[in-house]
Amino acid sequence: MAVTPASELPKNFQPRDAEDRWRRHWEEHRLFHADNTSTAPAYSIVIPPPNVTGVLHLGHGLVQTIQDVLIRHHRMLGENVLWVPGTDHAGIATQHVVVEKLRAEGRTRQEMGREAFVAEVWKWKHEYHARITNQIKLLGCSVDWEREAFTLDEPRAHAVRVAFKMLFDQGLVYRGKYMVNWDPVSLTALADDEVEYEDEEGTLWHIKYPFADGSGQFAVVATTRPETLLGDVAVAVNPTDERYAASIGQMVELPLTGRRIPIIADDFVKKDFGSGMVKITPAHDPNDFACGQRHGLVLINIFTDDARLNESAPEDYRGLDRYDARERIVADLKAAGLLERIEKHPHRVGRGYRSKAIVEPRISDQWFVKVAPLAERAVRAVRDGEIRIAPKHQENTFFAWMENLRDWCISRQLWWGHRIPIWHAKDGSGTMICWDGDGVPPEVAANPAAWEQDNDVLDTWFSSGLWPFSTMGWPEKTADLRTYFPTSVLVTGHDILFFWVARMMMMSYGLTGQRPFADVFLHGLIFGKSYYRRRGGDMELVPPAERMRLGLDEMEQPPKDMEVKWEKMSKSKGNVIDPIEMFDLFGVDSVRISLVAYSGQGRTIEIDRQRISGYRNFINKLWNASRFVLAATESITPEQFRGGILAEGLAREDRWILSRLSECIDAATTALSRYEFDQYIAAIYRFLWDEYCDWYLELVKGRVYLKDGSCTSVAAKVVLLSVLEQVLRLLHPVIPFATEEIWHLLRERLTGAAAGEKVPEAPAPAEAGKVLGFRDGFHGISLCVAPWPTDRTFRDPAACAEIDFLKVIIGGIRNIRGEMGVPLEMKIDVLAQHADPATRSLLESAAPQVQALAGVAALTVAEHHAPAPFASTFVSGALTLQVLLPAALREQEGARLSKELLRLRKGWDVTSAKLSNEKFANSAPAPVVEKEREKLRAYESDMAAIEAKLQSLKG
RNA sequence: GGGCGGAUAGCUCAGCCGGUUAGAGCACCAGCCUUACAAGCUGGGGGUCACAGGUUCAAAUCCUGUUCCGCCCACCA
Repeated sequence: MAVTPASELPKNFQPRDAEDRWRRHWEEHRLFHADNTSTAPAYSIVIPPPNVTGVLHLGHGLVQTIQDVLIRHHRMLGENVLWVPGTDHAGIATQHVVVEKLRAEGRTRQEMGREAFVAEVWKWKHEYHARITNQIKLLGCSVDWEREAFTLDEPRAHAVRVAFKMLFDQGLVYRGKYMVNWDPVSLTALADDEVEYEDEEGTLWHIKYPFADGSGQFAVVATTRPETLLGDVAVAVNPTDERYAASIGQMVELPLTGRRIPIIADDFVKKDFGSGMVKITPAHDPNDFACGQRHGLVLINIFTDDARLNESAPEDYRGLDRYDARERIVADLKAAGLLERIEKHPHRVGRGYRSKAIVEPRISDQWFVKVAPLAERAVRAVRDGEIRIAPKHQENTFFAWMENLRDWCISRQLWWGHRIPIWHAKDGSGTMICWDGDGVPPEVAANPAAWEQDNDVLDTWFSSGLWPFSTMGWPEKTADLRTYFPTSVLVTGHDILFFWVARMMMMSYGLTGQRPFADVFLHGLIFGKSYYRRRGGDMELVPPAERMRLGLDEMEQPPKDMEVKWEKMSKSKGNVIDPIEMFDLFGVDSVRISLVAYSGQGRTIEIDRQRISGYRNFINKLWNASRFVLAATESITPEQFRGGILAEGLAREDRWILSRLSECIDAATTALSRYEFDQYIAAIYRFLWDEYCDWYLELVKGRVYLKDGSCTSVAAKVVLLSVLEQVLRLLHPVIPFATEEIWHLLRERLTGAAAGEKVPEAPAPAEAGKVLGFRDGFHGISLCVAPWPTDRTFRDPAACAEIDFLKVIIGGIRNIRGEMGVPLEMKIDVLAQHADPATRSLLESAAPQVQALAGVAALTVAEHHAPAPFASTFVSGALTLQVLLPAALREQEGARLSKELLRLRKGWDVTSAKLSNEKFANSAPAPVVEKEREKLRAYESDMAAIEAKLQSLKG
């Protein structure tokens, strides 16, 4: 590729073309492939595997970009970096999608049979797998695709079986009867955290159970689920409840069933709720189950799998759906005069997170992991700092949760997943074989008819719990496992701290004895803008279609009758931002940097397209600064540049920008090491835009335009290039495409090498002392593998002070221009006076820059100037500027000075009040007091000067 | 009910191991197509840092309480 002349580069950065080109370049050169024989310090991350049939959303964009920033940063630090990609089979979610698809085709999984259904899901998986992985590639993630894993592929299946058997043999996996959240639509048990609760307006029925002694008295119980009374086995009261002390041990008639049940005493009953009497249905309520266990009560399951009444119910009700049964039962109770009253009762209803069906608490045989011993180890790891959680406050949430865990139900009545590696003897003896090998255990092979494999599959989180080491080849002792495990950091949303992060910790300690990762970084959740219209007192969501029709997303402010609310993104709210669409509009880099810049720790991330376009502008700024630098430095030879920055020829602005660059490198590096991504971006953003572009480029233009090849001109160009090249390296982790594009333009220019070609490392500084640090990174074939800038300590306070002074002067003149409305084409003369000769010579030497930046015709510097006939005055300490202006502006100048005086007086008041407080002078540290005195003096002299000017204006 | 977090400019946020006239981006106003950039440049307006107390010479920053908002966990039969 020939070197493109800077004049031919487009005025705006074109992301699309650059993205494709560099993605290919990285792939061709296998830059993201990890070498497990490397001796460099290892740095590894496993990706939180997205659902294999999922579609990329901004949440993925965020979590993947954060990881990519870390990975790219550490790769540039020269570490042995591995980022493992992969996808999750996502049991319920995926099965649900395929079931729905089949339903649309008029088919059901039951009629297909297990094998055919699972084959169908695999087909589906293959089809959609490419979609999500391509989207991760689009994002520019520097993962090692040669190590891609899937939670249900053969190596992971092997790991799952081995893990299950290890836990089984240790007695940490067991089978038991347990109250589970039964989803009657998905026909599976759900883990507690797969149930979503919502407040709903329910009904509380107060039902009378007649005492069996024929006294005509009733025990009144209240329930939100009257149909469950068919499974009641007792009525409970609190043992300290005096009202019912005499009833304990008596029997009551259970309506509609002809059964008699006892009244028992149990602490869990609240005396002040309802009548203080509770019906006990151990098979259909968690509390009742626990109570039943305590009292040795029987379990009566009254439901079928799809929540119809079963044969345990009286004949009249059998086969009825639970809600039809409810109506019938309520009606029958009413008819029997056993319904005392009905009241409205707000309560929380649990629904399956996929099917949205109301879950039915139910007793069934399930597999469990005994978590107590595993949790204890994980908690200790966090307490001892063996695993660090950022942000820190999440640790408390973690502890609170870990310390009251129930055993983890790991069986799911699904077909899509890791089938439980247990074979049951069909003889009813309860004999089980746990087998972690391929195929079937030998006993089963010998006599297949006598055995039956457990029908259930494992909870998805069981296999993802092994992810940090199953991806490395565990249980085999692979080179990857030795080199990259434990991993360095786990990045994920705080919403799955418990689902996933805690389980990885437990599994890792339980199975490998090691921590799964050293750090956990939990990012916030992404919120989008929803629009609501005020309707009377209510707020009504503006539906997505209307939102689009009105073009609300393009508006700066919502229409008057609407309000914006930031909410978790969801399709139905219409507040979803599609990352792919954003890629098209603004480029991948803009999306990446926006997400990372807003990912302040531990909160929601509220994002809309205006933010993204703001960062697109930033990238464009970088692009245009680069165009300028390329054009301005065409005369620079590779030798001149690669020799490093010579102290000779450096001007004060060069030393200043290098000093500021060094501080920026330090700030960016520190921020990254602390996961403070917003700080990382802010530091570079500020530096590039506010210092490099706004000041440095402008300050050196004069020297750059010198065509004489002088030492000062060369120095300016070398510094321009060097600073830009290092900024590109600093920004590369977050905007890899744009920086790679520009970096190669520079590299070709300055080394003559094409993108894939290697070049020698920049020569080491020949004359120490005459050459500053800041060597270039062009010896790599890609910015991905260029070294991270290391010059963090170069400081030049004198140059910084001088530039700050020039900024004050230029700012002062510009302020006058702006306030007085002097147009830029009108060049003005300025008289500067300063008592200090050194400052005067600084001013004289900087005169061309002041003239250029402030639109000044002549800058005359003297120890003292006589007052001009008319001038606008700027005062700062020993400096006075008179900006010569037409006398017509006299009145305006008066107003301007009065405003300035007011501002100064406000400052003076505050400072003088502080100083006149004796206690302040006595107690505050001397430097603080001295600083205040200094401030006061400055106010006073500035005020005096301005007052004098005001007087002379009047006179 | 328990826990965690938040309240700073119109919006989104930074500052918070106490000490500048409280900052940024976007939005707003005025003027500029100044040969890197109008996706830009220059200037400007805008905040009693939720409220009430307290500690301190000094509080956006530390402590207590109140109000409101968000999230997580448990759960009311």
